[in-house]
Amino acid sequence: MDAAEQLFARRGFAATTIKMIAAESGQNSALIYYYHDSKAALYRHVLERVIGTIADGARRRIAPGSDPERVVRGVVESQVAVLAGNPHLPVLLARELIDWKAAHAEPAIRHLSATLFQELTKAIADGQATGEFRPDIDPTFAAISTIAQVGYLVLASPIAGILLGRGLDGPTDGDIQAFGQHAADFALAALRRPAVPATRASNRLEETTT
Amino acid sequence: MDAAEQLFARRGFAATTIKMIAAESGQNSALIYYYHDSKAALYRHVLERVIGTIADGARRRIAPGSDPERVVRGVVESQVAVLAGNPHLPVLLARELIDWKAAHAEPAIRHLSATLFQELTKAIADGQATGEFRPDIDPTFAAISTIAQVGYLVLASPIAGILLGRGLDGPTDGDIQAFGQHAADFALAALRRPAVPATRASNRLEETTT
DNA sequence: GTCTATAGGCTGATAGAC
DNA sequence: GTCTATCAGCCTATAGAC
Repeated sequence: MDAAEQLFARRGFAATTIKMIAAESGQNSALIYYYHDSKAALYRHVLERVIGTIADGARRRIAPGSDPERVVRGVVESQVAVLAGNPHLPVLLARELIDWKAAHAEPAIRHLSATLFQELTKAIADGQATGEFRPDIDPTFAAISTIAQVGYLVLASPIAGILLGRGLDGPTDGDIQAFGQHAADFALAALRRPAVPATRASNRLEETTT
Repeated sequence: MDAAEQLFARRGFAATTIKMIAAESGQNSALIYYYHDSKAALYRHVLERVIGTIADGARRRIAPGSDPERVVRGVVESQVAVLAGNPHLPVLLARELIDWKAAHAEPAIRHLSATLFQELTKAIADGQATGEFRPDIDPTFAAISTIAQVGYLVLASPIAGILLGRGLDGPTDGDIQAFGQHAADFALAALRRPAVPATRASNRLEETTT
């Protein structure tokens, strides 16, 4: 499974052969068919295992019910932590997105969407309700913008690498950590209601929203 | 070439066969080898053609030297326009990123980085110099956050589709247009210096930066 | 459970007629 | 330029010895 995960991530499903996996793991290729029905089944097993670690990591890191700002930071930090802890997770997930339109990952994505993402969206809406965040932003779009930053950095890692002067190998771990910090700050700077000078118009708005 | 572009985008390099391309384009498979040296060469030609359209689209849309806010909007709008105009561009590019670490696209990416991206970064730095933008954000990171939003929406399109309630087929064209508008607003909201109430401290800061 | 051997099919690429 | 025919090699998957 480890060998398969590595190879599927590095070369993709179609370009990885059963014999490669056997060689990489020092086993016989026929043995793989003793444990898995087919190459496709092996791939499903690998993917399910990897997705399990995302779900675990995400679940453990979000303290629900805390204030909006902490939720935003928590989500971005959990992205960074999960991605940093599983080196070929982003590649494997990216391949799944593109090769199968995430068909195998759909249940997991829907679950993350229904929990983590909804919580982020709700935190943003809550922040708007209390007047902490500006009201003129769609909470769903804002949540996507928030997670998109770190997501793009790892999905488009060769591009990000060039933009950061690191070359095609992509950002370093340090870059990702630093960018994660920035991403949370950036999202919160966009969300926070600007401290407008006290005019009548803004006062009226303040009263209706608090 | 059109058939090859479509198939390479839909199924990937390894999973696309020369005979598939021949069948799709109503030609003989041997004829492909008359025009292209190998499958890999055909892929390179397809990719070069596609990348040309990105470069063209980007070049035509950015008015250099305009004010920082216009540059930010222009970059995001050009992303949306190029992606909307070329349906399988994001998929093909995503596959190139992941299958070859963008090795074939490197010159184009470096060029876009040296022109478009540097211009965006410079516009942000300029905005900071004039006091229009807050100074406590790294311009390079801010530029990545800006382009990451629409980039993520199309690269992780099945995820974005689920988050937006559209399913695995991803966001609609309308979604991408609307999100592009939001993305520019979101980035500018993050960048703009908050209009702090006039205290002595903020006045002092104002005087040193303008 | 682990191995060897191999079937059966598809692939990229070429030779050569027209 | 376009076609048919075909090769040599690699692939997934299985049969069967141990």
